Amino acid sequence: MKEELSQLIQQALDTLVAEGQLPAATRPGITIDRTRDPSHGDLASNVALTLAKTAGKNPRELAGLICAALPSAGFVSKTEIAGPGFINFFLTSDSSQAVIGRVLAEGARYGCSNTGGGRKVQVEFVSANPTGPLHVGHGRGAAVGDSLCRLLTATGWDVSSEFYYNDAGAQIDNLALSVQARARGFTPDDPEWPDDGYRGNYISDVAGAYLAGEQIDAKDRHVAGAGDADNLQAIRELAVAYLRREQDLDLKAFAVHFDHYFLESSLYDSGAVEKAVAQLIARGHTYEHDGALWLRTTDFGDDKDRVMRKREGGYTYFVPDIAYHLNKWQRGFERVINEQGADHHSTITRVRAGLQALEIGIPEGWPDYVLHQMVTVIREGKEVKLSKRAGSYLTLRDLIEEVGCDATRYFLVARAPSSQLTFDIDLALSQSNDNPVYYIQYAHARVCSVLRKLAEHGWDWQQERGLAALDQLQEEHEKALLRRLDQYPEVVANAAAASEPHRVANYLRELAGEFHTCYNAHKVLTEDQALRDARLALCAAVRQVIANGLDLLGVSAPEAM
RNA sequence: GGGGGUAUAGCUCAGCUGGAUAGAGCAACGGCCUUCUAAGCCGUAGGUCGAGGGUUCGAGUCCUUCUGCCCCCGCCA
Repeated sequence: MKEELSQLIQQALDTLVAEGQLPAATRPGITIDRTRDPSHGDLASNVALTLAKTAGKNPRELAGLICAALPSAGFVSKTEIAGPGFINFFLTSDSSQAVIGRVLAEGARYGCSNTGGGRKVQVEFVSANPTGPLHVGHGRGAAVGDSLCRLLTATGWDVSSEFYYNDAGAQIDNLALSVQARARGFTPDDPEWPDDGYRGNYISDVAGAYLAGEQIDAKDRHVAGAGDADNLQAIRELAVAYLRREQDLDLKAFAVHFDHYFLESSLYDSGAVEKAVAQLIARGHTYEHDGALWLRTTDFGDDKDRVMRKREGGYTYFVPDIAYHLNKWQRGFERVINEQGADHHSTITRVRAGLQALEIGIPEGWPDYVLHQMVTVIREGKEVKLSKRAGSYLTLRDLIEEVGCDATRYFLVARAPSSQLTFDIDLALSQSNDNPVYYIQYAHARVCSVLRKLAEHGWDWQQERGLAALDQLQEEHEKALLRRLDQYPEVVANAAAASEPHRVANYLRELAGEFHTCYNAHKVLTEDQALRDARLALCAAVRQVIANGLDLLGVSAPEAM
């Protein structure tokens, strides 16, 4: 509709140019916006304002000329010039009400589009080290990343979700040493405790399982505890399997699914790391200094060069990262989005620099990143410091068990990723009934309830009859809902384009609020059949859009509460 | 010192990529259940959009300077 309107305006401008009322060179980008205030109509254009200067006319006069030259359109009932020179368009009732037919016809597909055109995109998120259970920060990454996948799927992308599994490197050695120390009966406060060892209580659980010879079955590995506290390699294998299993359970409880798990160790096994290093050397972007091998990342926008191979021989973490992203590129992902915590921000420049230095035609800004800011957890008014090493720990699973999966996901996805998030446990616990997610779910359940109640009155509802009676919807509350429903596809498209799932959450809150208002003001199950049929159609459409939106957030839409 | 993020109601946060009178939820106060679920609705109160400058018809939104807070700047990941 915006498209058609903007074409009509363009025709009007052409007419004015032909008549000599406007200079010929004016070719503005015509923008049509939704109005915020219903008294301003449904759609508005600022074209007269943007054009006034070059036209040498005052905006209101110009708006009048444009309106006069505007071809008539079936879906516009009235145009008005308002404020400093806006042209407001009022839609006919028919065209406003038509959204209900679209929602009911498209069902779960309403709001979907095909901007992705079936192109491949990979979304990598969570990618937590297997050195402890997932915490709230990982939860935010999981909620945002998973919702992003759903948004991209809804906008026509061929999405592949991936978890990079960091099962090699120094932090795994540290994990093994920590478990070994526990197996030997030491505690973090003993002098024998390894420097920077992981102090959390879960390390004891791992050690206990190892000593007891427990069988650990994770998704991709099955290991039995060897029981020998001197066998560091066996400890390492059990510990990784144990924590992998824990993370599997965390993600399952959070209803987050990954298409692929990618093992860092596979990059070493396959020789991909060595190959990438050789390529970087061959391209002449490296040098030896102080016994280490350096990558000249300053050639690609970094503020200093970075060590690739340490003096003692091992690679720094960003080298396998480069090999990993090279692998993504080779798998054909022309678009990759990495969702990570903002504390990993500094890796972006390095990874991109490394990929440029390979000189194989990877675009400069590849891959994309979505960074979420830190999550602060508050309990009893005080900040809970989260530190794996210190052992002060609030796991994601604790939170899910206490607050519920739906509420936890909603809280973590309902804010802009770029905004710091305060998760108040007491609020989430003690006032769980006031969680905004229930407000939205309740709107969905209410519609379901009305439809159940219908039968008790001995009435029925048929979609065709409802659609035929839509002209009954004349209340302002109903019109507001129609406008809101019509907006949904744009919200989805914009949320996907901006990688900001929270926009869907905000929208749903608005929609649910307007529904509750309308529901309280106007009885759905009235004796007047035509009115009843029309309102039921509206309710059914609201229910559908809430269900669609909640699904994008990974939150359930219950039929009763 | 350098880079990134951020600053909007007492608190937690929105603000649709520059539009018309800045919004919601908690918290406070006052109303609405013999009627489709009160996990709801209606009303009152609450603001120098951190500060200064700039861009233009128009700025919470864009550019700049400053200030506060968060995160990075490792031969840790």
